Amino acid sequence: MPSATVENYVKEILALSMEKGKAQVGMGEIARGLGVAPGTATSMTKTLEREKLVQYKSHKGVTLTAKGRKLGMGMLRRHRILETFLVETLGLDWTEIHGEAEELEHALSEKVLDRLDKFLGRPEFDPHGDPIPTKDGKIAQSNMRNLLECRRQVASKVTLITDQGVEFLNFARRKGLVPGASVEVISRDLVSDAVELRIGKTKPFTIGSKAARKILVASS
Amino acid sequence: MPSATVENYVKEILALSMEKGKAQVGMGEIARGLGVAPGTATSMTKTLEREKLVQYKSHKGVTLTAKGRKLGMGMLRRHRILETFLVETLGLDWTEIHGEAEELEHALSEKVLDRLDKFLGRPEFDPHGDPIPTKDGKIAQSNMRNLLECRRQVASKVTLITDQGVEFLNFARRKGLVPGASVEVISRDLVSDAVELRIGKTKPFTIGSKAARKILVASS
DNA sequence: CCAATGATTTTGAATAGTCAAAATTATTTC
DNA sequence: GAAATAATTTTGACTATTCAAAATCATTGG
Ligand SMILES: [Mn+2]
Ligand SMILES: [Mn+2]
Ligand SMILES: [Mn+2]
Ligand SMILES: [Mn+2]
Repeated sequence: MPSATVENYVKEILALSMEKGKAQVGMGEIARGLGVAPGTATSMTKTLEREKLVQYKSHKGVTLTAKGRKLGMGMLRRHRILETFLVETLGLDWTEIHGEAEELEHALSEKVLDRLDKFLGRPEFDPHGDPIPTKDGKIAQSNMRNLLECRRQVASKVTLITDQGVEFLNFARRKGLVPGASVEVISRDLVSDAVELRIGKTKPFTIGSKAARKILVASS
Repeated sequence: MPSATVENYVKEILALSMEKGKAQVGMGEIARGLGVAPGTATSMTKTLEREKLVQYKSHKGVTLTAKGRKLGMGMLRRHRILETFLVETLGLDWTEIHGEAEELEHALSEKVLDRLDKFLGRPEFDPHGDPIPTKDGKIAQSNMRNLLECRRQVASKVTLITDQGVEFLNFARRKGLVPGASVEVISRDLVSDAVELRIGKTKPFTIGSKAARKILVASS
C-alpha cells in the first residue's frame, strides 16, 4: 500500500497537471504545493518512479503513469467525498473541511469510502464545486469560465470556487458567491481592474480581477 | 501532536492495564498486543517516557501518567465512536469494523469526533458492548459477569463480547449472543466443561467454558 | 554566443520506527 | 542457593522522509 506521503505527492502532481492542462510537472511546483524543500521533491520523485507511479525526466519534470493517475484520481475522490460528508452530514463549515479531509483521506478503506458515497447519495460535486471522480477514475469534464471570461449581461450559475483558503471562502460566502448561485457580470473595466456583479436580484457590487478569476461559472 | 504509533502504544497500555486490573504493564505484553518485537516495545517506551506519557521501571514495566491515561481514554473514545458510526450509519458488519477504526482513529480531529458523537446521539456503548469514555475521560464502571460466574436459572442481558476477533464474533452472532439479548444459564458442568444456555425462549444449546468466559452479562 | 538568473539536483545529516540476535537480568524449580 | 528458564534490554542495522546548503544545469536577454 502507498504511504500517506506517496498519496499526497501523487494527488498534488495530478492536481497541478490538471490545472496547468499539461501532463509534465516540475519539482519546484510540487515542492511549493506541498510545502517541502525542492530537494525533498526530487528525492521523493525517485520513490514514486520506483513504484512506477510517475515517469521522470531529469531537469524537466514528472508525468503520472496510468497507475499514478489512477491512484491520484482515487485520492481526489476520497478527498471530495469526505469533504461532502463533513459538510452535508456533520455540518462543518466549508472553510474548515479541507484540512480534515487531508488527513482522513489516507485512513479510509475502499469499502468505507463506498458506503460513505452511497450514504451521501453518490454526490457529483464537493462543497466547493469540484467534481468527484467516479470509482473508475473518470472526472466529468465540465465547461467552466471564470468571471473575467464569461459573457456579460447574462445570468450564469456559480459552479466552482478555485481558491479554497479560509480567507477567500469566507469572502465568497459573504458575497453570495457559492456554487449554485445565479450571478451576472454587469460590467468589466480593465483600467480600474474592476468587475461589477449581481447575485440574483440583489444589489450589485464590485470585486477585483484577481478575485473574479477565482470564481468559475457554467458556460453552456 | 502524538504520532499514530504513540497513540497506539498508549491505547494498548491502557487497555492491558484495565483488563489486568493492574496499572503496571510489561514489555512482553505490549509487544504481543501490538505485534512488534520485544525490543521495539522497550525502545518505544523511552519515547513515551520522554513525552511524559508513562512512568517506566526497568525490568518491571510501564505505568501511564495522568497525561497518558487521558490520551489513552481519548483514543478509546475515538475508536468506539468510530466503530459505532461504521455499524449504525454505514451498515458495516461488526466483524470488520475494528481494523477500520484502528486507522481512522488517528486521523480524526477533536471537532469532527464531537460532531460524529452528536450525530450518533452520544452513544454510551460501541457495537461490541464496550463503554464509550466521556469527553473528560471517564468510563462508566459497570457490573458485569461472564457466563461462568453469573447466576443460573435467571435471565440476564448480554452486555459485552470481549473476544472481538472475526471468528468469535461470527460465532456469537450465530448463537444470538449479542449485546442486548436475554440469556439464561441453565446449567454448568465442570467435568464436561459445558455451559448450557437459552436465548430468550429459544431452544437451549451448549458452549464450552472458554467461550462462556468471553460473553459478559449485566449483574444487577 | 554567453553571462546572469533561476530551477534543479546532490550531498550529508537528522528523526522516527522497526527488526534480529546477542547480552543481561529476573524468576522459578529443584 | 544454584541452575534452568523466561523476560527484558542492548546493539547494530535498515527504511522512509525530511532539511539546508552546495553544486550543477537550463534558459534567456543582450
Ligand atoms: Mn492528505
Ligand atoms: Mn474541495
Ligand atoms: Mn490505531
Ligand atoms: Mn469495540
